[in-house]
Amino acid sequence: MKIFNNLTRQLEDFIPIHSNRVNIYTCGPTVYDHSHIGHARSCMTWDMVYRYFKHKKYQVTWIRNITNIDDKIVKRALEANSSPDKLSREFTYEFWADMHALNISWPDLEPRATDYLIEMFAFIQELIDKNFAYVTKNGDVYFRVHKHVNYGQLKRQSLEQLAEGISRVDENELKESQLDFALWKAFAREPETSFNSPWGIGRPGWHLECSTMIKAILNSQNLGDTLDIHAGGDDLIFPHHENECAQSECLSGKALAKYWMHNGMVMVNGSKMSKSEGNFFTIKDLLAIYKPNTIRYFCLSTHYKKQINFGHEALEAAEQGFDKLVKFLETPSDEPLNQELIQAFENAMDNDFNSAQALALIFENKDNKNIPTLIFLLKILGFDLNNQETTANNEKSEAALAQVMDLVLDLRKTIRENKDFVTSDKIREALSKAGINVKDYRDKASEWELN
RNA sequence: GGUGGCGUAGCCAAGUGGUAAGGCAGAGGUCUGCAACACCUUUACGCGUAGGUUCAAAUCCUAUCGCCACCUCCA
Repeated sequence: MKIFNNLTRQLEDFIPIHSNRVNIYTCGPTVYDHSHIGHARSCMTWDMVYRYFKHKKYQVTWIRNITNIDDKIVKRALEANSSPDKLSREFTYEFWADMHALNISWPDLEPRATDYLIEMFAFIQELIDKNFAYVTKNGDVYFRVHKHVNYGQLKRQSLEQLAEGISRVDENELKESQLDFALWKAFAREPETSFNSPWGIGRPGWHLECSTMIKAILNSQNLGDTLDIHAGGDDLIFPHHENECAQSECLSGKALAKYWMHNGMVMVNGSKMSKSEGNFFTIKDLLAIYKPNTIRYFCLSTHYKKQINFGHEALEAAEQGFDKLVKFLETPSDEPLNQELIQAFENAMDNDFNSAQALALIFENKDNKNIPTLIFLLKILGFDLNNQETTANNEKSEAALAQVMDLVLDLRKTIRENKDFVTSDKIREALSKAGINVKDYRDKASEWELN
């Protein structure tokens, strides 16, 4: 297998650190709102990767964190007269529901930031002891970026170049360098929104949780300090992943991850969908209109690294195409699996998870009529062929039923007026068997209800 | 300003040196009382533009234009 490693910017042979084991950590959501289609794209990508590793018989552990403490969570919680813990749990459940609806696998581990505070304290203290971090007079703890020789390795920029970009940001006089980032932020506005630490009341810096949880999980299984794969959205490369690298590498002296993978951003009308722009759709919005398989097909028919433009025209086309394929696959067949096709599929997927090419192969091989093989391959990609429903389907079918019943009763009215009671009774009985009660009246139009 | 990415048919999208996959839409046909569905056939002398290297370039090099992202919370 070959993977494009964003650290080296090269396509590399994938060789796990521990024989057949693959440890992959992907950055999960900050849970303070409903998940959007950017999360869907990202989770869909790593689900596809996870499933493919499993198909290739690797012993894979997928870790995806939940960020459940953060300024935005605190802000929302206070607005909603809730608490950060309660609010973040509420949206964690929503996130899980969305993931489940999209048929995205459950990660093997799903650590939450606030469950690792003790480990974070130890992490920070060790960095302070090793002179990589310093405490300010107000109780912040910052990481000394200049002490890390490789800082900028992911972003591919020197400290000077990075400093140029940061010059627009508000000056923070507590920092030794404006590039330094917070490991711990003094914060005590509301007691329930902050935590006690050796450096006073506050909350952890965003980057710290990933580094800490990765260390804790790997160490607990005697897997050293280096992940096989660390992944996340393109927008996390800097500063998030860069800072994770810095913290972890300074602490352990080892690389944080062997391979770095990043998925492309979701665009809406040609510009990036983002919270600050407010131009985002939630997963629930999408599931009301499109089937889960449509969304999966849409996501996987573009290579994971590329930006993807969400638009109704494109999703419509995806739905048309995939529905047709699903219909074709309903034909019963007991042909043996076509190993040649499976090999071609694997060749595509082995090349940095080229799911677009893999899907094209499936369509192309409809001609071979080997339905079991096509279903086998679609399952590897995570399609659930038994679920072709949208969440709005119930409403749709209710509306359709109402219209059909209007029509039936109207036709039957004519039949009764013509005194063809044999036919009209036949209709009423058939409807009754279908669970629909028809009520005829002497003085008004017939009515119906479900029983 | 710095850094990275992208530009392939009406739309989406593979292809990274060997003569343009696939999907949607469109066109023609089979089927049908007529449709719809399904199925069959078909749709880029050209891969942003201009040069160059090569027997051979969408693929490599140079220049150029356009779009996007990151450097601020983000998947």
